[in-house]
Amino acid sequence: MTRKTEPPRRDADATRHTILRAARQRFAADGYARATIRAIAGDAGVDPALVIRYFGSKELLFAAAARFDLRLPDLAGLPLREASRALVRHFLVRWEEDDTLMALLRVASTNDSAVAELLAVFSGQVKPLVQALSGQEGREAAERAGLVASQMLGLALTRYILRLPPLAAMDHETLVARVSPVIEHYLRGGDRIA
Amino acid sequence: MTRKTEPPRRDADATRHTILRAARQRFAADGYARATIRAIAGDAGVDPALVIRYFGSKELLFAAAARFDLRLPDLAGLPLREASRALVRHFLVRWEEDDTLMALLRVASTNDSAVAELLAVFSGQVKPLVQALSGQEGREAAERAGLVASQMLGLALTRYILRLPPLAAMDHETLVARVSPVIEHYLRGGDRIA
DNA sequence: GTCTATAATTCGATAGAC
DNA sequence: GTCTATCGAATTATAGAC
Repeated sequence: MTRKTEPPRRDADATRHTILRAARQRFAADGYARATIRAIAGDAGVDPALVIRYFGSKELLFAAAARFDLRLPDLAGLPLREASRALVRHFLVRWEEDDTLMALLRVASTNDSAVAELLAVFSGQVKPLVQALSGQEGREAAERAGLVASQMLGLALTRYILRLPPLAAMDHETLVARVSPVIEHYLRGGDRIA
Repeated sequence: MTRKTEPPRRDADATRHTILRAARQRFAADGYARATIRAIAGDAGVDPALVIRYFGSKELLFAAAARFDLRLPDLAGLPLREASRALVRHFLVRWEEDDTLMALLRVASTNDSAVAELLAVFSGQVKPLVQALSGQEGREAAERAGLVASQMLGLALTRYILRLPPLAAMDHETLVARVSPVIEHYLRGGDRIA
């Protein structure tokens, strides 16, 4: 029935996904201001006006492109040492296979919606895992989760954005070996490293 | 002798410093793109054209405003535990008393000259201190210094830029107690925390 | 559903008067 | 040494044809 005369009917949903994909790449590579709608549309092979028509504004486009799921595995049963190693390794892999985290961290310096999404990932994904692993709740669990986030995001910042030479050159296993004891320390709590 | 007829002679050097001060604040608060020359000039109480005349371009203005000295104290003689505590405390104080680090970290996401300045601070100030404290040289010292930087910058990122609630709420002494064992761990090297 | 054309801002930078 | 006026470029966003 719904078959009137629709002239150039290409798949609208596929176009949306192509735009979102290009947007993530551009935001990740250039930050918010320098990632122009023109450039994003060019990468996606569509007209710039289409981008506005689909997403309303540049701000809304970013919000749509920067939704993120850490996809944390269930580590509830593991000893803290193994869980910490898995956590660092998972974070490195997840970062490198998906542009979204890079886009979020880059744009967070200038755009409040990126900050809000990062805070949501922290509260909804990182904090619950830390609660489960540490057996703590409330302020204590929140502080431990915050410290874990400070080290993981600091690692991403220095390795992938600043490209600090020694960190950019280290391989995954070396990083896991060096950093995971720190994560374990934060999960255990207290002031000493045991 | 040099006393021709100079009409509105206010102090040019003071004007330069006023502009630099306003620039640091704006870059720190808004990032590079949103910190417009017009806004900086407005804060400094001067004409926008003067800013260009004095510094040549926005890019050169940023370079001039974002020069940074960590002013690290000499910790060479201290035991690692005390040196680590002093390091974390000094970093927190230095961050909060000077807008320059905030400007550098914010702008680093989009501007290569900010990254270059941060890398220079790392190579010229952090790495030498880590060498002296750890007694290491070459790649080993560089990696340890890089890991120290990852935790310190991650702390700044999550506390001052993202304002992650638990981290933003913690006071200096609590942060020193929680984080300094990590710095000590990185300074000592190895994979375990002793 | 897609594209052309353009409106409406905003900003960096310049020229020149005072 | 400082300010007025403005240029030229780039951008987001809209209106409307096809």
